[in-house]
Amino acid sequence: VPTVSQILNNKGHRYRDQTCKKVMKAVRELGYRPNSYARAVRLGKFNCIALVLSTEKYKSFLPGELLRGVHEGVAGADMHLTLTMLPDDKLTNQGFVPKILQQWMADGLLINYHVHVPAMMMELIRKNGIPSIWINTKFEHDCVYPDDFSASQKGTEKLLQLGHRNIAFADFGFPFGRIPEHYSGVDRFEGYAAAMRAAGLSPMEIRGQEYVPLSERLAAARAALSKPDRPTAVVTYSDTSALPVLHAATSLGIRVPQDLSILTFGEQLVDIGGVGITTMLIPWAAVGQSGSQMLLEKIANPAQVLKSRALEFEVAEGVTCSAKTES
Amino acid sequence: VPTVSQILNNKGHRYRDQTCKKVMKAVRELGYRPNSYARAVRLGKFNCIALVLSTEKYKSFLPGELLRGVHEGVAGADMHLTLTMLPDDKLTNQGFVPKILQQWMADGLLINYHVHVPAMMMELIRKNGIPSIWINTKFEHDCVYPDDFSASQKGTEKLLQLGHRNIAFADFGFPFGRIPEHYSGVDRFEGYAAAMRAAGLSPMEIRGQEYVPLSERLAAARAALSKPDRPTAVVTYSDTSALPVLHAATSLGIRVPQDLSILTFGEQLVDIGGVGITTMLIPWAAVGQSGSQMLLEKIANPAQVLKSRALEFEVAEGVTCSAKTES
DNA sequence: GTGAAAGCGCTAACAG
DNA sequence: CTGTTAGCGCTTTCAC
Repeated sequence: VPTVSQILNNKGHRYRDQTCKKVMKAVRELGYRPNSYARAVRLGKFNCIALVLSTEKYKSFLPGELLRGVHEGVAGADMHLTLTMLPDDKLTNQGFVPKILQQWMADGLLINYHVHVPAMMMELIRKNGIPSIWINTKFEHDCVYPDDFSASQKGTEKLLQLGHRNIAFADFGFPFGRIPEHYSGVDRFEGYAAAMRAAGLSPMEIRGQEYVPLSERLAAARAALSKPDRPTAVVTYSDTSALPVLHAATSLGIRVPQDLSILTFGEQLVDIGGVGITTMLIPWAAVGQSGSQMLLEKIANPAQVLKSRALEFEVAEGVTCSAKTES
Repeated sequence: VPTVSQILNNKGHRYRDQTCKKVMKAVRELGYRPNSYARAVRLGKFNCIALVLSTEKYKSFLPGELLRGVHEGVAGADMHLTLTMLPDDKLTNQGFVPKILQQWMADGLLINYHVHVPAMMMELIRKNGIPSIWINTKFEHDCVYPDDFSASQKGTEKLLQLGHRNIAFADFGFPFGRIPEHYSGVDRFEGYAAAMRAAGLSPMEIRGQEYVPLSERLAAARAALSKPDRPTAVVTYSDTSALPVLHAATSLGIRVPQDLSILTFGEQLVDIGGVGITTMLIPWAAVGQSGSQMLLEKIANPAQVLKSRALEFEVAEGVTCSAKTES
């Protein structure tokens, strides 16, 4: 028995070639597969990291690229990935402890919550002591997230360099005066605002008084673009704000990009009707990889506190940004 | 030690209340957590099902709802979910066996491949003998998928009932004469075609001679709608075909839905610019739940072969379908 | 080079 | 009611 173990784990240098071959043949014929759980028990670690999400539809977000990045990092270290969804509502109940924390089944947690995490959950995890990294949230430590602030700032600077002065920020998803739950809602605006102020200009927001439903965004965008001092460029929070702006412009006879430049954020360049909107690409794959990498470091040395990482965006050049033309 | 085991597993009826409390207190104070892997080894099963995807971007598709459905089914049976992505390219190499099959670490496989699976993979899995269910592919047995044929047929019938006779099917993603890799490309057309033929009409396809890139679809749709015998209703393969049709109509002065009805397929109702497109909703959550349910049955009784299940779509009513108006 | 023996953390069976 | 004993499948150590 131990001979087989040694050989299958590539520590078979010490055995005769003949023995190795005999073992391999038997393995094939019997269809033998080592039980990885028994191995884990013996070795004292699971070789498993758990990706934690919320069951709530809009609280956790798992784009394909993020998953791919995570899996790459995890598989690269010869570990496997477990995926678990926690019911947020139950989490607030005193006394409720999710299975993943109540049992011992992973070496570390990769927590992907984009809106604010129940305080109790953070407390549970802290008390539990299991190595954890947060993804797509903004904390001081042990956290990876896309650098929305910097991306927005740089994007706005580019528009400024193209000669635009009258640049607006549009986000129909969050009304005036309410603080967005996800940090990106804050940072994409603040990055834009910082660039504007640095250029001696004041930020200008296109929002609703309340959340604007998708079906009313076209009208809202038309209203904003019908004003006499309409912007010559718009930075939008996402495609669900960018597309209404684009369609509003088209329907008002405002040409894109000649009369109006549009810049947005998203996972990929959105191209509907032949107009690809220039997009700051959220670096999901990098977040996934960095996250798992950090977690592995933390598992190797659980005591250390890791500095959070903010990851750069790349730009997908569409056809919606150009230099300001003289009016 | 065994006392603790019994009590924690709710078989503690046989113990004194006092003992139970003492155990619980100690558990809390010491932060004791049972090792689920050791338990699994002892019990001879992993209590784990593995969700298998491809690493290839366009070969596996994991919408949030599907994941949620799978997780629900799995967690409901008190099992956990492991997620693994296989590199298709390596899979064709003779001799390559992925970790998930080479090791023993899950009770069953839920395989989510939407384009055709490498033959070698099917062979490997069959030889391996691990209980498996296929998701989002169309096989005779051990398989769950959305019933695209029936959905398309019923949708087309509804348009016929609304008085439309000149109904086209649009799919810019697949050109004439090429067989779509995913069955839905075939079935959505064939369901439409069956309904048309049953009404004594002949199917009419809007496609390109080659794959039509997103940026050229608007032009292609305009061309199709500019013909004298243009359709009064269009069934489209997906939103990436529906939106160009919608925009083409708008730009040509064809009113939707008065002059043109549009029906499409997708995960959710797409609403851009205030026009929600009537959409046949792919039942992802149900596929996930059914899939895990079937897999659990199969794990309980590995010998049986399960009949495949095709799941019904629901309709999200938008504003793009209405009765044919007299011209 | 090889295989017997010990032990990872757990649960089931059984004796006290 | 409780605790001792055995054994799940594996790896490591250590005689032979």
